[in-house]
Parts: sequence; structure tokens; C-alpha cells
Amino acid sequence: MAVDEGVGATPVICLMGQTAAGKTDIAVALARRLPVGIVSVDSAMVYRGMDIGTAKPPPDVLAAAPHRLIDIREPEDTYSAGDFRADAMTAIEEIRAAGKVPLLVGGTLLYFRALTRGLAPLPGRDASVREAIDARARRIGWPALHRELARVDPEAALRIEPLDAQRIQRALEVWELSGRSMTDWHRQVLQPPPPWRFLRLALVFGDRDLLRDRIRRRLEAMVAAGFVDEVRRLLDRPGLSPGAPALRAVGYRQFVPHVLGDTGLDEARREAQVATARLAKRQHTWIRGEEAVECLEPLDPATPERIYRKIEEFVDRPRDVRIRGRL
RNA sequence: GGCCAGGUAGCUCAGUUGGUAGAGCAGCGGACUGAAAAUCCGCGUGUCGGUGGUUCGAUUCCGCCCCUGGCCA
Repeated sequence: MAVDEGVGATPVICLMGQTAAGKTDIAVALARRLPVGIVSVDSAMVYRGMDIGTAKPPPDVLAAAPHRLIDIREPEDTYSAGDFRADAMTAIEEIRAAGKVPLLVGGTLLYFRALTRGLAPLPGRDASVREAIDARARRIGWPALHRELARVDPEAALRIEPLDAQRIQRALEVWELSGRSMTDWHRQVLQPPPPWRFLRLALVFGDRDLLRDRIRRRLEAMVAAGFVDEVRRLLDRPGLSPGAPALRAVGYRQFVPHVLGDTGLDEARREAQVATARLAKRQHTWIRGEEAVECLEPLDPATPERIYRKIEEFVDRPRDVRIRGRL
């Protein structure tokens, strides 16, 4: 589907990037020079009380450069790509209404995609259905459920692996909630992409060793800043189980066993480093696959200025952009 | 200095009764539609310490050398 993004389309800036690439610093610097409204695109920063481990901007920075979609959920809550899409669309409209340019900043690439390409209008999650599917999986195993999926939705079963618990569960959930297969839903009404035009920029490390070094140092700084206590405070919350989605975030997941006394600090730190580097790798894979993304080197001193120029040009000359790629 | 035990993938190690080697972890590549910082799929990347010898063939057996650890002086 060709998308008309011509004159008058709302400009939206996407600043994607690997973890520890310095996205926040650049966004805050941009906010000082340009009339932008920042929207966080981050599945972990939505949670209140998860500050150190998510490298959330500190309160004084947030006061000077407000970020939307940070601290909008309790750690006991769930948040999803669908929630994000809705919240981000509202945020973008508000920013436009205030005469500013939306600047989307973050490392959750699925959220970027949900926003720029749209989501099929599937039924949302349902805790009791998931619980029932989980219980069956414990009895007969995921491959058996995968075979059941193959009967109601052969196409989905073809692209989902027999051990991919999360996707098998979701596909069966959609089927049970609606009586229609996920593939069926996908073929149905597509939500039209929003009438915006996007500038897509990404911060990607050319040198993995450099990235790992940054990660190691940042993690040490987190521990020095009281990350262990932050995890302990989360675990003290009566309604928050150690397996909650919020606590499966990188860093938290590795430090929970340490706070519970099962592993040493060094081990937790080492495993958190590895997990963070793997996250960065997955982010890289995702960014490589995105179309029309311009990658910039995070540690290059010229990068912030380059981004500034690109944004200025992009916002000032809407007539340069006409038709963009396919969905 | 003597004796003993080791030196095999980035790390920890297995193994080859002589036919150039494989696990875990690390690493690399990929997928991705309401958990996505999630979930899953694929891939061994190697002068088997060095050098001579025996052998059709040595990482494997033998000699010498180098390195590491331990014990004894």
C-alpha cells in the first residue's frame, strides 16, 4: 500500500537506538534547541519505581525536558504494543496541538513498528485464558499445543516454532477469545497507517566491544547508584511476583535472584551484562531490517549536531517528502 | 635444581586403543502483531604448546625444549 505523506502531513521524528547508546542525552539536548515534544518508546520505562535499572532520566532532567509515556504504569501492571500505539497516537496529537514536533525516542523497536506500520485489530490479552493455556501446556507440552494450533490456524503454526510458548499462547488466545484465527484477523481490516511522515534515525554501535564496554561501565554505575536496593523495594511490594513482566526486564531479571540470596553480586552483574549485550544485538537486528533508517555512530562527537541538522531540514521542508515505501 | 600433574575453541573442559576433534558458557546471524528489556530459530569460530623421531598417516606414541600449577630441595 502506497502511503501519501505529502504536504501537510504531520512530521514525526523517530530516534531509535541500541541500549546504552545515549539516546536520552541527545533527545534532551535537542529539546533545548528545538520545539520538540519527547515521547519515550520504551517498554520498561513505563513502570514507576524502575528508575536506575532502566536508565530512566532523573527527575531534574525530566522536569526540564518532559518525556511522555514514562512512569505511566505500576510494576504489577501489564503494558503492550497495542497500549503503546494508542498512547503514542494521543501523545503525538497533543504535541502537535501544542505546536511542537513529536520526537519519539527509545529502544523498543516493536513499538516503533506498531506505530509506523499499524497493528491488526486483534482482541487484547486475557489473563484467565492465558492461565488455562499455560496449565494445559504444563500437562501436554507446547509442541502438542502447537499441533492444535495447526488445526485451527495452519498458517500461524507454520511461522511459529513448536517451542515458542509465547506466540503459541497468543495465537490460541486469539482463537479462543474470538472464534477466529489470528491469520484471519490479519487478513481483515487493516488499520490505516497514521497520516504522518517519519524521519527515522538510529544510534547503532559499529564496534561491539565498545558497546560491551559501555554496558559494563553503565551497569557498575547502576550498582553504585543503589540498583540492588531498587530491586529489593520492588520485591517488597506485596502484589509483585518475581516472575512479573516488569521484573523480566534486563538487569532486574538477573538481580532478582541475587536479592533473594540465590546468587552473588558478581554473578548477577556478569549475567546482566551478557543479557544487556544480547538485547543490543536484537535491537541491531531489528534496525537492520527496518527500511529507510539512517544509522549514526553513538560515540561520534559529531552525531548530535548531525541529528539536529537532519531534524531541522526535515521539519522545514515538508515538500521534499511525497510517497514513502510499502506497508 | 628434582619429582608429579597439566598445556585442545574467547573461557572451563571432554576426547581420539594413531585416520586433523566436541560439550557447556561466551560469541555470531536471523525471526518478530497486545509480555518485546519478551519469546524463539540457526551457526563451532581450532597451527590440539613448540620441535625432532617412529609411522602410509601423529593432536594421540617416543625424545628434547618452552609455559603453568603443586610437592620436595
